[in-house]
Amino acid sequence: MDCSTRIDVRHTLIEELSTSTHHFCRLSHYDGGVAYESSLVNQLTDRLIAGELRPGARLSETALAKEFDVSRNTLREAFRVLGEQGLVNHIPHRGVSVASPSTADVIDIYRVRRHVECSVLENAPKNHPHADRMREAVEVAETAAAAEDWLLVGTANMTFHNALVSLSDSARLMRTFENVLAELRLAFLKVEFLDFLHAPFVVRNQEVLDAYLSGSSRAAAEMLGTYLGDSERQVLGAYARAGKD
Amino acid sequence: MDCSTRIDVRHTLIEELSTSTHHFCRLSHYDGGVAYESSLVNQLTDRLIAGELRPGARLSETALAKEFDVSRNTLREAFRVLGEQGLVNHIPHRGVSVASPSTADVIDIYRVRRHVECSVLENAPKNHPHADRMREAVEVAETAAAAEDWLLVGTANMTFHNALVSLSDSARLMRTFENVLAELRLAFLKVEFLDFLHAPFVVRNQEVLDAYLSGSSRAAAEMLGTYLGDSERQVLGAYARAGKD
DNA sequence: TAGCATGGATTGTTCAACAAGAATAGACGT
DNA sequence: ACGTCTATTCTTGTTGAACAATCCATGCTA
Repeated sequence: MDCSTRIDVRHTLIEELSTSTHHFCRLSHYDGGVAYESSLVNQLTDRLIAGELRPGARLSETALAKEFDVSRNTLREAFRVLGEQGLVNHIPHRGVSVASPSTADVIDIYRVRRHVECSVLENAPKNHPHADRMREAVEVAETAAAAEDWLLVGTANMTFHNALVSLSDSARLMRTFENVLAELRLAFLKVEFLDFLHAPFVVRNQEVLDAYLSGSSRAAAEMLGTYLGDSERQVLGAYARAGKD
Repeated sequence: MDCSTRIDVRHTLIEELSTSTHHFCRLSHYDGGVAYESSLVNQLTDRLIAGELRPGARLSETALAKEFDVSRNTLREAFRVLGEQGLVNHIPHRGVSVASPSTADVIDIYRVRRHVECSVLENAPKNHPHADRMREAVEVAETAAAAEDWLLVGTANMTFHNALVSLSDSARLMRTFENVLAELRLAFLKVEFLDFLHAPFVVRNQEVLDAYLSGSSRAAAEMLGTYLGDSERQVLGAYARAGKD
């Protein structure tokens, strides 16, 4: 998963939903191919999601500034953005560290997922254009699972759920959801979670999608609810086995 | 509505929900009575919500830095936080301006409100402790309406909906919702909205609460849904009358 | 009038410096 | 040995100045 791919997963859908210039900066704000401050945020996000900066790791301002070849002040601005997104934890006079979601955080994250995803799916219009993206994601996941490319399965799974939330046609809901999913990714990294654990859920994505497409949104939302409950249990189980909290 | 009151409305509930130290900085991060960087964010937020910095107004770095007696760099850090919260719009090389929600933004905000509030209410446990806060908010709103204190009615209304979302027991959902409500406040300010327009909704808050307390969460959620639809129409109508978009 | 150049203003970014709080190590006493 | 206190050291918080990059408005030219 190279950089551009990840950015695509995380930012493509929301761009299309954005009608006003409101969060223009946050989106792909390139000017003649040169990215501004958001470039630094994206670089940091990439490394966070890739697991190069492990959850809980302290991020030294001087060290990171040197590494990314920016000044401390510029880096601090990026830290504020990441802090607001929940990817890093900032404690005054103690610096920032990579967010290390606790058990309570995981539970909280899944609460958000249940409320947002289920509500969006239940109230989604009958033939939303983005349903195609969901189907595509399912297909990609299936072929990837057949080829045992678990990394691709994981990203396809993320794409599926992002596409699902995009059925709401709400840029803000998408943004919130993306931040939450990014946090969840850190939770995965924390317990050495491997992407192949996404595999059992490929078929359930399929089932949820079919239920929605057949017009029974309510049933689809309920299936998704139990789906998320199972997923949550799996993560919490991994936490317990790893002795994390 | 003085500063401490507003902070109370915006941050008290979420503090209680926050079990981990994750977003500790964002919360009331005081140390011996001295607030750090978040103090500046709070000051700016206060002035934004109070309407002293009108929606759409450009925020000059040098001018604001002098006004708040901080350096440009420190101010820029605060800008990044506010930008991520949606209160401020940042366009590279053109500076920051107070968010000025468009019609599309208002629609988007109400989409979030419907998904979040309705889902939370429908799935709220039967006797959630925070239901008391909802009742208190309703009572405050009623007495304030009788006294024709429309400002207080408006804040009580915000308190009601914040308390409602807190039924989810999710700190992240609360944070998102607070940001969205703050943005909606800017939309109100944009069209010279006066808080007395909240008044007709006092009784409907009461009805929604009663439905929930009587155990019919589904009915309560549906009432809330139509409630929000009416509220949205009201705001959009004001936008149309004011010729805004 | 349309297009273009120029100058002024603002933002983006860096650097060096110092203040302030936190963490570490060592001295001290029990 | 253990805990406590202090002093040193490190990191972060914040500032001011400086310069580059970009935008904007003005006026010029065709």
